[in-house]
Amino acid sequence: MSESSAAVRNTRQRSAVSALLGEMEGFHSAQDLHAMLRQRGERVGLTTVYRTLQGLADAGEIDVMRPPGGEHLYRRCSEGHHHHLVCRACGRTVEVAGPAVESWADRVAAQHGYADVSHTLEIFGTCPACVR
Amino acid sequence: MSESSAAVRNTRQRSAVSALLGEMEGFHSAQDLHAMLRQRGERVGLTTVYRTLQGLADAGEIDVMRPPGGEHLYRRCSEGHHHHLVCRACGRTVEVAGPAVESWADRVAAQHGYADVSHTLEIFGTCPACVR
DNA sequence: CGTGGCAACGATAATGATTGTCAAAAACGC
DNA sequence: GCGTTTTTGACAATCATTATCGTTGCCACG
Repeated sequence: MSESSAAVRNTRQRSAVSALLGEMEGFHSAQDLHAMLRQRGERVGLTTVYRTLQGLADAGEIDVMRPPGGEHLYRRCSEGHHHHLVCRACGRTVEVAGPAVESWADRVAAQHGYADVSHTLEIFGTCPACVR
Repeated sequence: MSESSAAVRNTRQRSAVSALLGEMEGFHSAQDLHAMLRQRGERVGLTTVYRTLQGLADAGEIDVMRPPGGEHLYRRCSEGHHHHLVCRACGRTVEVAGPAVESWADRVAAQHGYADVSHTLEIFGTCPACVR
C-alpha cells in the first residue's frame, strides 16, 4: 500500500464506454448507453456504466445534465466550461459559451462572500424545426 | 359549465401547505414539509403535498430546485424571476436577480432560432460562515 | 336549506433510476 | 508468469416520485 495510488486501470469496458461517447451526438442516459453497448455485443454491466460515467464526469471529460424528468444525461462535450441550449421537443442540443455569465456568477457570489463558486445553467426552448 | 373553468378549489390542505411555506425559511423537500404538517397535527396525505407543491410551482408561486442528490426542494420566493446562490455546506440561500443573464439567455436562444425560451440557473459556493 | 356533481384527497402500490454489496475476474508491476 | 489490488457485474436495496382508485368534501344551483 504505497502512496502511489495509481488507481485508474485501463479496461476494455472503460474504453468501450469512452469510445461510444466519442461517437454519440447529444445527450444519452446511462441506461441508453448501456443498451447500445449491449447491442454492439460489448459485454458490460449496467453498474459499470454508471461507475464509468461518474468517473468521467468527475474527471471533467463529460458533462452531466439533470433535466426535469429524472434521468441523468451524459455527453462528451468540448473541453472548456459551457452550457447547453436544449430543444424541449426533439432534444437537439447546442453548446453555448457565455463568458459574461461566468463572470457575473462569480461576481455575485463574491459580493455575498461565497467562495469556491460553481454554477449550472441550462436553457430550454423549442428549436426551429419543432416550432412548425 | 361555463368557460370559467375555476378548477382550483379552496381546501384545508392547500391552505395548510401554503401557510407552512409562508413561514419557512430556505428550501425544504416535499417529505420534509409533509412531516412538519403531521407534527402540527394537520391531517394531510403525502400525495396531496406533492400535488399541491406541483400546483404552486406551476402557478409560479414557489420555486423548485433540483440539487445534485436527488430530492426536489421547494421554497416560497419573491415574486419575480430570479436565481439562487446556495451554500454547499450549510444550505444558506441568497436570492439573486440577473437581468443581464435573462436577456443573454433569450438572445442566445433567439440566435439559434429557439422559441419559447426558459432556463434554470443555480450558483453553488461556500458561504462566509462555512469558509472558516 | 338540501342535494348532486365533480374535483380533491389520501392510503397504498407501482415505478424506475441510482447505489450498495461482495465474490469472481482481470490488469498492472515486478 | 505471479501475486496483489482494482474492477467488474449480477442482484438486491433504497428512495423519491407518480399512478391508482374508492372516498370525502367543496361548491353551486334548485
